[in-house]
Amino acid sequence: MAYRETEKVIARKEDKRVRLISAARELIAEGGFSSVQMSSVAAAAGVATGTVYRYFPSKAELVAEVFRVVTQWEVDVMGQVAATGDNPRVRLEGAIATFAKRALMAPRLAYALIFEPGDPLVEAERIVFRRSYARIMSEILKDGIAQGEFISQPVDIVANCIVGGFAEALIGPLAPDHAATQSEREETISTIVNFCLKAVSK
Amino acid sequence: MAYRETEKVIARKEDKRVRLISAARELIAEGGFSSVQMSSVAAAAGVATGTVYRYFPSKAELVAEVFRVVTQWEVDVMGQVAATGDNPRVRLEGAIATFAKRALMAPRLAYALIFEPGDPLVEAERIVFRRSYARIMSEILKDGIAQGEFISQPVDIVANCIVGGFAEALIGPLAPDHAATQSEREETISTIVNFCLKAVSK
DNA sequence: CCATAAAGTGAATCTCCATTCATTTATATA
DNA sequence: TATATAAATGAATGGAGATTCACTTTATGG
Repeated sequence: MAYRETEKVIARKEDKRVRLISAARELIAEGGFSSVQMSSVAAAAGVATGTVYRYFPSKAELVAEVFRVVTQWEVDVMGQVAATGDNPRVRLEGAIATFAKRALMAPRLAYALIFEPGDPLVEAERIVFRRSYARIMSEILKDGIAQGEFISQPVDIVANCIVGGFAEALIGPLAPDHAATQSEREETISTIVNFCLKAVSK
Repeated sequence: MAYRETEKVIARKEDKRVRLISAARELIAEGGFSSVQMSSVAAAAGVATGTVYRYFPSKAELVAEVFRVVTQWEVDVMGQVAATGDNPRVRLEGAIATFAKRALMAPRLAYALIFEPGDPLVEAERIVFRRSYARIMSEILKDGIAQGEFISQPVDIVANCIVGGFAEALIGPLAPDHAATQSEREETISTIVNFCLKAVSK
């Protein structure tokens, strides 16, 4: 036997895989899905174009994997925050504030994940992602209704209204440039929170 | 002089132009911007591919023109409804119901116009379109605040929340299939209306 | 019917990328 | 060091689709 995969090689491959995903994520964060070109991803990761295909069978799979990795992380973070504390109002506020803080770090990326159509593999992941967000919101709403804090409404529909509302107000085409001032950002976030709380409260 | 453009020719050209725009709109309504191919547009309009270029200098201009025509019409309709009546609650409800009725006729088209990224010409039109919607909402909100019906809030931000919320709930990726049942559709619309009214009311 | 000008045509061209693959380089064991 | 195997390379290939243009058809007025 003259060759076997060693730890070192496995680690280096894993590292390269991560680099490729990061490079692709960075490109999406700059210009959405259409900015992802296999040659650009390769260049950004410091490898040759062909190498990308040793890690991902196609561009569609690469983009879907980026989508999966990024959204799973976001859902985990949001889930943690939304499960913290007993008061559903506080939890709702926390969820929105968390989304805001994170989405505004990379608004174009957030927009792509939430709204930008992509190939079928991406669309399938999007459904998973969106359902996760909707689930988190619905849980808060259900608890709030059970505790008598929130008015009884169809939680699935209301969850969509809330997610759509804050996403639009934060990263939609008319959203103010949040790179600008801290105070403007805070006004936006608190207005959104108040809007949502008022809409669901008893 | 052996040739001059006659009424007949002008009319036929205008008709062809309209056909091309309709064909392109139809394609967007089926699969979004990426479904627009110059050869498909030509085929759908019953002309040769080259003919499209006698009416529009490029695909980008054609799509932008479709965007302009469709959204101007939608904004006009919405503006009419939103200006009808004195009671801001009724006007808000009317605006949302109108959007719902129209968007659900062609959900994929509505999604493209509102959310789907496109080339720079389209993005420029989108800003115009979205500002028009936001303006209509803001007017209702301002009147409501002035009349003491609505709570005082930053109307621009709230307008975005409302537009994002109802768009998401009606045509977002998790929106129920409204081709299904009339009653489900009505439940969705009334839930959204209640949500928005509650959020803005005093 | 003829001459002129525009409208219409669609195959050929051009561009952009995803994907492939013959070749080179690196790693592991004997 | 020599051999075996895998990883990496990047130029070449292939396909999709936007755009062009030499040619054909249609309309107009004399």
